[in-house]
Amino acid sequence: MDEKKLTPKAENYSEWYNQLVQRAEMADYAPVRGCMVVRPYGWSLWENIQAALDSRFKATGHVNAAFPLFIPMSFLEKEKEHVEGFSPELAVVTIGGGSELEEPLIVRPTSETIIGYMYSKWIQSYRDLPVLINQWGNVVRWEMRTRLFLRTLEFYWQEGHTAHATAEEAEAETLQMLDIYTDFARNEAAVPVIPGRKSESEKFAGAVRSYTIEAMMGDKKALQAGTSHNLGQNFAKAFDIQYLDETNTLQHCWTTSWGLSTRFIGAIIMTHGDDQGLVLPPRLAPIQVVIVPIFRKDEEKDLVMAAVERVKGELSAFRVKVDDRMEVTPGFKFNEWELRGVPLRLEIGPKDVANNSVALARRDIPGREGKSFVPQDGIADTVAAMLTTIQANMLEKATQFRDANIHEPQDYEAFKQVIAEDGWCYVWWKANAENEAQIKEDTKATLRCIPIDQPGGKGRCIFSGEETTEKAYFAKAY
RNA sequence: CGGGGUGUAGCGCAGACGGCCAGCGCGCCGCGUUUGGGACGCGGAGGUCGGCGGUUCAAGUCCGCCCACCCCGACCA
Repeated sequence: MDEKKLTPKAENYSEWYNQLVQRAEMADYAPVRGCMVVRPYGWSLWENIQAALDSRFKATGHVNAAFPLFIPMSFLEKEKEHVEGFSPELAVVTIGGGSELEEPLIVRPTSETIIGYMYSKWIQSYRDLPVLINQWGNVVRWEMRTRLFLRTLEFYWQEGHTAHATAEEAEAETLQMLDIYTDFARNEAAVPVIPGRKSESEKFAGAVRSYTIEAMMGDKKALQAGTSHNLGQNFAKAFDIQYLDETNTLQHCWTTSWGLSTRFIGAIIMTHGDDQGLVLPPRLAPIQVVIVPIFRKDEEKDLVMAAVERVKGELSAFRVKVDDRMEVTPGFKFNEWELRGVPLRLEIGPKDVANNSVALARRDIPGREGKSFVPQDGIADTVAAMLTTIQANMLEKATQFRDANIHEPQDYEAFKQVIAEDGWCYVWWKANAENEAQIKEDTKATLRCIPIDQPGGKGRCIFSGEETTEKAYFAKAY
């Protein structure tokens, strides 16, 4: 880690990722296998993600609450598919306060069960519906293989849990939340995700239907960046979540759940990062603008710092950091803030003081091309416009990269070739779990999603040749 | 859980056949000179060599067992 340069992406992508996460001080390995410490810089990014999502949740009528970390083992067992899906990865507490527990507690891997239990107590009438609750918290899943942010034993997320009177309402809620995730990913994180439906074999354990937003990382692997599930009446029946309708008939509720986790930080890193380091989207970046003062002598310092303070004052609408450390050179600071992905850097030196200018360097365009000199007058407007431009450019670049790597092979041989070269395949697909498994065995690619946006018309399934009306994306995934 | 790899200073590493005060680079601390793309000089601090046991006059070094972590596969947000 003492080498100045990161391992280039092209040389070893996962090495690049691991070094970057640690050197940018996003996260570090904890003393427990598979666990991470989210460092202040990484957590600050997460807080901005939280704020962007939370405001969208609130705007659509959701409220926050907190449910317990521990769940009675028996709760999980009430929903057959759910317990089968999660049993292998549970952390179980058998001793508390020094003595064996009568019933083991699991550390929540997700909270459908305990929230379902509570909903059955709270919901009695159609007048109580819908219930629209979200929780910000942490969960534990005992994974075999872990990566910082992408898959850790413990991770942070939000999980929304709603209960509705009708199937239609539940489906509408599920899709609404998928839309919110899609909007967040594109417009806040500049991550061009593809919203779609999961196949039967890829869906959440206990769901009727699962939806996902799929993103393409810099190595072209797919990442499930958020999910929204229509749980039908599965959990309502398992936990007796019932209400009396207008005609005094007892009905089971229809429930949903949806989540987005700190994995999304990994998505941001791997969507935008380059060989210099992180590239953070302006709307989420913990620091949007870093100001680096440059001077030699004391009299220069006074003049420069006065200009720096004045400019900083103008930029009060932004998240600004003045790097006034004396012990490192400006060149070192440039590299360091580029590693940390700050979208915009301002340099102010004696020449700028003389010219009433500042040097602007945008992170999304490395090197001299991304550098320009602008007047100090009107700097707030200049910065605002530049941040907007950077945000838009990042989405544009990521979208171009994604689209350039999505292919439409016409037969299975061509399909295999695309996957072998790590591309994504967008193909006609006739749902069939066995064929899907065969493709996975042949190519290691999985069905990422059946996109919401469908071209219409009919075609022949890439694998079976049967006529079908839907297209799907296949790719290797994280 | 299968395969591979690594544990020596905060980080990255070197330590042929066992041998005396365990080294190097980066980082860190002090002083001085520097500062528009990863500065330099001088002087410092910092080590149960992953753990336990064994062989030996003598063990980072040889042997055994254990532990941890990383990478690659099967499962997952």
